[in-house]
Amino acid sequence: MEKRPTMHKQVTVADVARMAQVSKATAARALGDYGTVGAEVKQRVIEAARRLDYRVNELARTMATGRSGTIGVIVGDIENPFFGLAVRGVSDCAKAAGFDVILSNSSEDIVEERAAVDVMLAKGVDGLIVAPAMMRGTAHLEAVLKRGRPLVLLDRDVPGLDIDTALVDGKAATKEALRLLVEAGHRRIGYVTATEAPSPRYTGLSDITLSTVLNRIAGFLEGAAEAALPEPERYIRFGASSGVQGQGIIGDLLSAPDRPTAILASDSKIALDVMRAARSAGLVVPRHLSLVTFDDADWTSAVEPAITVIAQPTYELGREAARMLIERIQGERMAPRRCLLAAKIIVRESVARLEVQDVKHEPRRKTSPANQK
Amino acid sequence: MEKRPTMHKQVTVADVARMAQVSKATAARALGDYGTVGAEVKQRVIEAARRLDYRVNELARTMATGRSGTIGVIVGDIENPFFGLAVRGVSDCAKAAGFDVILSNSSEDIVEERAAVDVMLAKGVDGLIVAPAMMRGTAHLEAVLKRGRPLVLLDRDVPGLDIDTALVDGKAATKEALRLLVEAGHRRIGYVTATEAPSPRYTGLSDITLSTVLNRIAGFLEGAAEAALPEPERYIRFGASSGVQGQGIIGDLLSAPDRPTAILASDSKIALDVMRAARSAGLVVPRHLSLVTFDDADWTSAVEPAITVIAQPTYELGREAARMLIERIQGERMAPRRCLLAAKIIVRESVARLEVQDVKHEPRRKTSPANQK
DNA sequence: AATGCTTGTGAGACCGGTTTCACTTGCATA
DNA sequence: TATGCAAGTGAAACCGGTCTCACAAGCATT
Repeated sequence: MEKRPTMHKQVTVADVARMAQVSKATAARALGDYGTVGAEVKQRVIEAARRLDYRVNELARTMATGRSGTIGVIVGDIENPFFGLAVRGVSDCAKAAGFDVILSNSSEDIVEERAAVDVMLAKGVDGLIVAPAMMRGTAHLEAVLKRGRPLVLLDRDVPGLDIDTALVDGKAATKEALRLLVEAGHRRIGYVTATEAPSPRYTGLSDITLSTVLNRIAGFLEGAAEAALPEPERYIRFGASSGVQGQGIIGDLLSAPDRPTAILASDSKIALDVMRAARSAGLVVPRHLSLVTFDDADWTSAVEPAITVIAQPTYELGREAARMLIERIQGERMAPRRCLLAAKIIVRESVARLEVQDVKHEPRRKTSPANQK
Repeated sequence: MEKRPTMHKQVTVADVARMAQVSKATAARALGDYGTVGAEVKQRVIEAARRLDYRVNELARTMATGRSGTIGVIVGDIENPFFGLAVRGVSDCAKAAGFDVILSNSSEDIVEERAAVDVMLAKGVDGLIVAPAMMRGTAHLEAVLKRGRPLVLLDRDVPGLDIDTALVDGKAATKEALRLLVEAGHRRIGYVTATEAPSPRYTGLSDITLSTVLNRIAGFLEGAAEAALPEPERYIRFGASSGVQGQGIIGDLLSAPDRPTAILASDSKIALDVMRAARSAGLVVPRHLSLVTFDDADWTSAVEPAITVIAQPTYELGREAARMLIERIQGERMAPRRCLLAAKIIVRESVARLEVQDVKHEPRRKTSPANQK
């Protein structure tokens, strides 16, 4: 009669079957809602399960059926609001279809990504959604397919990997943003990204390891050529991740004598770093420096001045990736699809016409000479 | 000889054993690094596994051992940077100890939370970290313990649930922030939170369903009493979540004739909403309105003016929760602990002395009378 | 009355690991 | 020489479900 607090054993179908006085098979049928069970017996089993507080063991079910009802998502950085929103798109779509989502961070590191893929496969996910950290060295992704699990790429393309992919048209978006700046009279326009490259400077398209960056830079250069901007690649910067190093790269760019008059930031974190650097250089946005950034982060519309952004359909991106994956999981056979979503520019207040801008502004005007190095 | 592309079957220990010409048991021992295996045999098995590209099936292993090496985390809103950072604290700590993390959103809904708990238990997590959506109706959490799985509460307390908990001292932090504002001369100070309550107005501590909010409000009222502020509860607002409704609540608060001269925002999203509302009311921060917010979000230090914040040790909060949970999983027996971390105020530029502020400022000064309703 | 079909049920194999137990062998000890 | 012990190995049980198959009962058809 006494209740031991260390009753760790869980209730199984066998227990339920015993109480309902039926076989294990019948009890499982009644609870799992498959096969055929008599109405009266079914009632008895369900009642017994309720009394015992029975819960299925999903692991055992997965073992037996081969289906886990779980999809795995691997992104570079969950804290990045871009991926946060994309993951919500995935989750909402997956949940609606009865799937659970498990999430992993690769820290934009291909080794961690490989490990994460292994773990997820070992845990028996039905399919994977990956934002690959690199365009090359993706043998581990091919291995997923070879193991018979569907895979969908999120936001980033891998040339040569012919599978479903959900992408944003970054090339068109960048060209459009560039046109906006050019039409405002800007000729020296910077492009700043956190992605690492052999050098902080532009050294050629072939040194870029991420399709997103590649497309945007291509769009940037193409747009610059059409507008006949001189040496557009001079103002491209890589590796401007948060931290001292990234801050230095941006700071140097903004303090050069022929500094750009406008910056295109590749994500909202970079935009913040640009704003910090501008501030410590004594530059006011948009009076001395125009700014456009990828991603409509929440703060961009609340600050003064509100920031003009390239709003990517991030939530939809995740949703479409999940939709495609689930179709594959459910056995649809069809040619690989690529879902290319358009970004939209939201004009706010961070871009000024060049003739209004105070380009020759002396940096650190507010600081006294004594404080200047 | 031909390679069929639909070879979905995975390689098992039995396959490896066959190739290495040993029993399944011995192969498993060699691969799993347990029991005793002869050196030469072990080599042979490992070589066979390599040649077959064998990977363990974690599910089968979990079934057999009862340990999954996975901990579950359930938070209200992954997109909230607060939880994002806390989850990273959990992940880093868990990864270092060899655990995987699976993540779920409750959308601050107790029903979804219950479902998420069930799913995670069914998936066989070794333990759970939960930021409960409510202080009451937490039978599902007790059920976790009854099933023999350790549970740690993150950021939010549940009275009567005597288990390990990682908390921030919100009461002390709120009092300190309030003192900061009082010392700057403010007497009408608002507290705005996203948490839902029966009414947007303060109706008593017993109507608050979240321990975090309860502690902060208690600190707020206590500090206000010590400073002899008149009717401090008049400026408390609940349910100021993002969206039209929340915006309305904040807008009303700021447009009242005796509006507060300073606002304490309970998270960084609310702070943005306050800034939007202030802006559309024609109030400039901090000239017309001082602002302090919980959480040192990335944008708070980059904007103009930089925002004074209450920096919570969010990452550490997650890390400590994970540390405590893993100790329990590894069998430590000890009395429930509560880890109470201190928050720290970072003074920046969003608080002005009251005598400098332009309190009698006429709202919407910039708007022409024709545009006014 | 014999046949076929449908429905309900139970026994037992199966998923892919781990773990217990029994057994063999080699070597040291008494 | 007999005994004890440790190391190495294989057979089979086990985890908790699903699913196949065999079989029985009930009913309709011929």
